[in-house]
Amino acid sequence: MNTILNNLREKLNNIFAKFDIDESVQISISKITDFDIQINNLVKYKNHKSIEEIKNHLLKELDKSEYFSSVEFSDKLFINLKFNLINLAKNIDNSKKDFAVNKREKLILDYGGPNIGKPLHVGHLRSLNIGRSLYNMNKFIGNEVKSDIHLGDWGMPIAQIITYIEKNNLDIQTLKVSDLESIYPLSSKEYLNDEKFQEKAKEINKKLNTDDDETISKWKIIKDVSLVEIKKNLSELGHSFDYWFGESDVNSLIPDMLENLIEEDKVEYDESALVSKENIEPKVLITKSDGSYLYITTDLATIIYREKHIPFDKIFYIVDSRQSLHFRQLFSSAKYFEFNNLNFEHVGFGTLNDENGNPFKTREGGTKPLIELFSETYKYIYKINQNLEDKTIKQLTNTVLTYSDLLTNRKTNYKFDLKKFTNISGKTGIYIQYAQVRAKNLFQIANNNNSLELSDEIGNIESELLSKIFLFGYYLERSIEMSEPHHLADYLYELSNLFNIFYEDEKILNIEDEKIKNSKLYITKLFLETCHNVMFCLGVEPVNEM
RNA sequence: GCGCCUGUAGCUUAACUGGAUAGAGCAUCUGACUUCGGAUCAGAGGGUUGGGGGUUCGAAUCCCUCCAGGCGUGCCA
Repeated sequence: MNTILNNLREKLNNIFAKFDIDESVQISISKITDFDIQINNLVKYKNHKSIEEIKNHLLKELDKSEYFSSVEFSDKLFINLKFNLINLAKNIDNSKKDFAVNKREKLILDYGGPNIGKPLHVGHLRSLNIGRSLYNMNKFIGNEVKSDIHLGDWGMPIAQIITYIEKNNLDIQTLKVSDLESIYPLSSKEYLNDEKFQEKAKEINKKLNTDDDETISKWKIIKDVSLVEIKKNLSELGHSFDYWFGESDVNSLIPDMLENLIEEDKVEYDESALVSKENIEPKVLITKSDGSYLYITTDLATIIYREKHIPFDKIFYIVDSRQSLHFRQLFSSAKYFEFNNLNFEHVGFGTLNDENGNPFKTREGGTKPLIELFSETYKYIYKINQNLEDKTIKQLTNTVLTYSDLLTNRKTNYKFDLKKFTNISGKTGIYIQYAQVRAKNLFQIANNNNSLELSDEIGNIESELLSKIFLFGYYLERSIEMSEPHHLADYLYELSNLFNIFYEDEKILNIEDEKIKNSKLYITKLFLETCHNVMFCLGVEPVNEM
């Protein structure tokens, strides 16, 4: 489809250019029921002196295309196009080859970002889901993608934990994750309330930064213990990463980086903190007044690290929108400091709130661990169907946790709603799984995989379903271009819905006319393949039973 | 104070970035040969797109203003 859309755009753009119309063709979904796609550019050129000639050129070009069976110019000059489904079916099966990019790009996706010592909590869900989806979509079209989890494994929080352990004489050798998880909130609380504790923690933070052996070995134990748990949870949730780099990995680059910046006169001291000399408001603080590092210090070093070790064309940061100022400063500073590669995008998403729109907190005051949400959803599904394999229930659980999350535009504020995540009727992960299970079963029973062909006579619901199937590329393109998986998520519902209607319309296996039956099975097959590709792009695994 | 963002049906939301009659799901009500798997399908009601003004062929979308809310803002990440 992308090849088709791109082809169409290219040809029509040439015609536009011939008549000095300086804009590119915009293709969108048709709002007229009898048509599939529409082009709106011409509407504003109604009074163009050569409008008739432009129309003729366009019409001639569109008539030539084997992928459209009819073309219509409305009064207002909307151009409506109807698919030639037979010809499309001959050439398109919605597999990777139909969407492969001409030039592969090297992309880094920075998402997840768990902190050592803390369990994954519901606030990590969006970053993980969106990140994985962007990863898979780009993989699907052939880009070279690498994911980096970007661990929060350095700095003050870790120093606080070590301080707490030392102060209370805890045995670090026998430290368990559960201990760590209870220490974390206690230590940060003491840091805020106890001046002595604070001083000690700062001292330890300094020891970390100067590679003090004893402190480093403590840090290692904490990191190892915590990482085992994080990896276990992530794998349960169906996430994997190419790189597990953290803030600690870039720490050693910072002194040189700062030295260079000072030498190049890009930064200056202000109240003994390093501040960028870039002329923007607010000023960008690069280090604290005691010389220790900030969020942006490590993030800048991370860019340097990645340029060295993971060459990239672009980095995506999939992080909460509240941090947009940080990323604006980061990107702008990287440019001002003349780092080489300057292609960055902050893929932000709404703030995590509870059902009432207040900042999310559990009764105990913390955030809900992600794995708790997983097991609650698991139990809920198990109750409905106890005959399913454990593997299937887990797949369904992850489908629910992924699909309901991706369905909403990432920019809107994020209401964490348990009902929404466990809901199994309507536009949900359960619904889309059910549709493809039905299709799969149909095939098993039909037991006829060969010689399937689309018949010349296509009924209404069949052509509606086919049109939708051939629009996959359109939604894929949109989702990738805007880093917004919700277009594909919604498309998957529409696709599944049309399939269910098609399925209920007539019992396919009872059809006596082999030609028609095969044609319907052909459509089913096309649906199934498309559906699975969309699911891959969203990070959802199709189940085999329900 | 300054900056950024949001406001669409009772609820959750979509709208191809300025295009045709604002489209869905939930909830509510009504209905479907007891099935190639009913976790489905068909139908109904529900909208002054927060209010007001402007820009133009055309506005949920752009501009102004007011209202309501959220977030961020030099030593957390």
